[in-house]
Amino acid sequence: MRSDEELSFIERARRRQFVECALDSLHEKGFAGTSLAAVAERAGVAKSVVVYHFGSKQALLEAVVDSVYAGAAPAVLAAVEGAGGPRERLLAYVRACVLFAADNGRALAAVGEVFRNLRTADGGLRYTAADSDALISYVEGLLEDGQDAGELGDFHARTVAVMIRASIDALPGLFSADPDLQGADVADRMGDAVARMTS
Amino acid sequence: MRSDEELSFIERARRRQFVECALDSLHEKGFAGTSLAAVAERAGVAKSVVVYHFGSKQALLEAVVDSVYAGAAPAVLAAVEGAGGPRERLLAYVRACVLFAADNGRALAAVGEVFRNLRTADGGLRYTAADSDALISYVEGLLEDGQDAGELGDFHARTVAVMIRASIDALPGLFSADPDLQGADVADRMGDAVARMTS
Amino acid sequence: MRSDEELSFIERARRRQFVECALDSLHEKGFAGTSLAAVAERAGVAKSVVVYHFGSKQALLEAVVDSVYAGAAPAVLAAVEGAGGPRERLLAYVRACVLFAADNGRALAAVGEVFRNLRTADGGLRYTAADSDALISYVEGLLEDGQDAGELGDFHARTVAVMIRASIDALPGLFSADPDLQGADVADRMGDAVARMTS
Amino acid sequence: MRSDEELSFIERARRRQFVECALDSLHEKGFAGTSLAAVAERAGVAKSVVVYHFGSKQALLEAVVDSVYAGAAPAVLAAVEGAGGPRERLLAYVRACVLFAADNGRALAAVGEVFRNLRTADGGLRYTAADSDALISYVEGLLEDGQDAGELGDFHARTVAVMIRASIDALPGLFSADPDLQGADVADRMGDAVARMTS
DNA sequence: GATGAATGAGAATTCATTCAT
DNA sequence: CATGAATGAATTCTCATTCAT
Repeated sequence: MRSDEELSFIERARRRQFVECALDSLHEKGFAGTSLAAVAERAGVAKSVVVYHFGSKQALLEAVVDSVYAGAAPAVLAAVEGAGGPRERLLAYVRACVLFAADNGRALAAVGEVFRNLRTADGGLRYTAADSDALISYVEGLLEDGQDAGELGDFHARTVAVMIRASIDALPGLFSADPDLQGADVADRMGDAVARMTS
Repeated sequence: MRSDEELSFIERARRRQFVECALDSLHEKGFAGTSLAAVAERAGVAKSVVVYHFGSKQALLEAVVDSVYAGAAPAVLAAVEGAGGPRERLLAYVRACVLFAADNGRALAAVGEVFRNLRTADGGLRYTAADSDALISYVEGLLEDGQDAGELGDFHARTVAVMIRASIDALPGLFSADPDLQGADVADRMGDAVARMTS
Repeated sequence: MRSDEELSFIERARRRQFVECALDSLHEKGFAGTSLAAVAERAGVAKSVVVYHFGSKQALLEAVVDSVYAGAAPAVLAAVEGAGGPRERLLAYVRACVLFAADNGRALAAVGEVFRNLRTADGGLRYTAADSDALISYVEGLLEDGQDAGELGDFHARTVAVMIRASIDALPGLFSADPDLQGADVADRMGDAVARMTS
Repeated sequence: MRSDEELSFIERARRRQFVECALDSLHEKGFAGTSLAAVAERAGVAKSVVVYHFGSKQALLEAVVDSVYAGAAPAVLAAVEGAGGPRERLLAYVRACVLFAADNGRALAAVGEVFRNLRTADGGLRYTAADSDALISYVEGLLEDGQDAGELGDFHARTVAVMIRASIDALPGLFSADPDLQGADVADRMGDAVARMTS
């Protein structure tokens, strides 16, 4: 519907509230359990209010995805930018992803639900392989930079990129399975594993 | 409903047919697109026939999971058993998983849909963290065996096990994204990466 | 959905019943007042039963149109075929239409509602100008035959055809406004008017 | 709400604007497609503004009907008044109606939508047979005047009046089906047909 | 074994209307 | 005057399940 800048402060707050409720529902009840009625109930409003603010369920779920990515991307990119050489940039990327996942497991799990299940009216997936491909390719780029610079070993960059992204995507499950797990510890261990794999 | 041994030959064939149809539908239309009506249509029978044979939709989907695992487990276990030392066993495991995924991407994708989406009547996931935990722990065991035997390096076994399993679970998407990909090539590359990571 | 011949006797009877209920509702409550719920209530069944038998509301309403036309067309065409020359055929057509309308005002009114209001998913009218054009053109053909044969005067055939069809379409309103009106009388009077107009 | 005289100039202009938008929507999207939201969007205001000015959707649609009739009636009546004898008055009426329809097809189509579909809260039609009866009776009066004066033939006046009104009501469809059609030509042809029918 | 029929709960969405500001 | 927000009823449609035959 309307672009973000046109929205009033109040409107933005309301949307944020519903996005939050949708996020909770996605996390607890999964994609199928996240009906407009479920979201509305969490927010304590009528179903039609949610539709009023987003226009459709699809738009609400896309807003969920956008809101999480809007939070994740800057943190991760900042960490990468701040790192020294290619090798350090790769490890900074992994570390930043792990730390973000440690603090935002709920949000990432919710986004995963939407990614895997949201379909457009024509029956196709809303978020396709191309979307996750972009993430893989970014990592692949980091790896190739390191290889070109001679800092990383001779491995198949795309395969390793796939493995790294798969590992990152598995983090929400890891953290939710063991709530005592410390993000910093996991970051150390996963960083170590990535370092070994790419040396 | 009835346990497997009580079923007649015809009955088993009928169930296999419906499981196959459900599998196709899960792969093509996803979890939400796989209604009993959709499965029945693929099989050319009435919805009620499917219910008759499985008792419920949930039972049908559990049968899908079971049937795929019944095919995968022996192949993988046989490969592991046939390998020499701990390190070889680990690599044989990875290799067998990759080769199985190369040939059974459709089935694994279907099982993934069920795993991530099937929920019991109370709203909880039918397949919980405990289920995937078993797979992780198996890999963790292989890793620890290798470390105990001095064949593998000093890394955090559970973390690496999680990464290996996550990489394996990502294989269906990898193969479906690029149909030209050769299983043996991927097995080599991923085996190489695992070898590096665990040395 | 399925073509007419594949339907069982029972199924056809059920469909006829729902078509009849829809027809009543269209007549009494108009197009907007004819929801699936309204039709189902008249039939004493759940809404979903109606959907079960027709697949969609659109299909139900198309069945209403078809059923009325299936009744009207043979009667009218038979009358036309049975008449002598072109002039007699035209008058037989008008007469047959009036008599049919006298007995089937309710049905024709219902069809009119559907014709004017039913829209397809894309927002366009389901029954377009082309559909009523066919009826007009048929009358135009009768008129031209008469003119070619020298039995009818020199008038603008299409304009007169439009007027005749418009007059016929107005019949349901005429009969429902005055229930004492006799079909035969109206047929005589309208036949007389058409005869004058075309001499 | 308030009667027409109490309205300020600005208020009347606002109402005219919304009536115009409703008219466009009725013409393009039909009765069902003409929601308050649709009208408001065309006017570039919020739904509630429309309600504010008319009090209800029903009042808006009645205003549409009134506005069109306010434009049509004077033109037609003036033409009739200006004609010589009864026969000329009848033909002047037909001619004026055709010419008005040629220039105002959109408006007449819109009014037709409202006439046929607008229903009061109790489910009954807002505009009943009585409303169209008035129009028919007016024509019937013209015909009877002509018969009494010996200028017109011996036909059933009411029946012919119904046919003439039906023909006039069909004009919007005629003109919209063929945009090249000239009002004057149609007026000639329909006038000719009416003359024949009433001689 | 198999099936057509029926059901009721629940899905997303639309809409006229109300109201506080 | 104008409006954004909210509401609840109603809409079509989907679906897993039950049941009599």
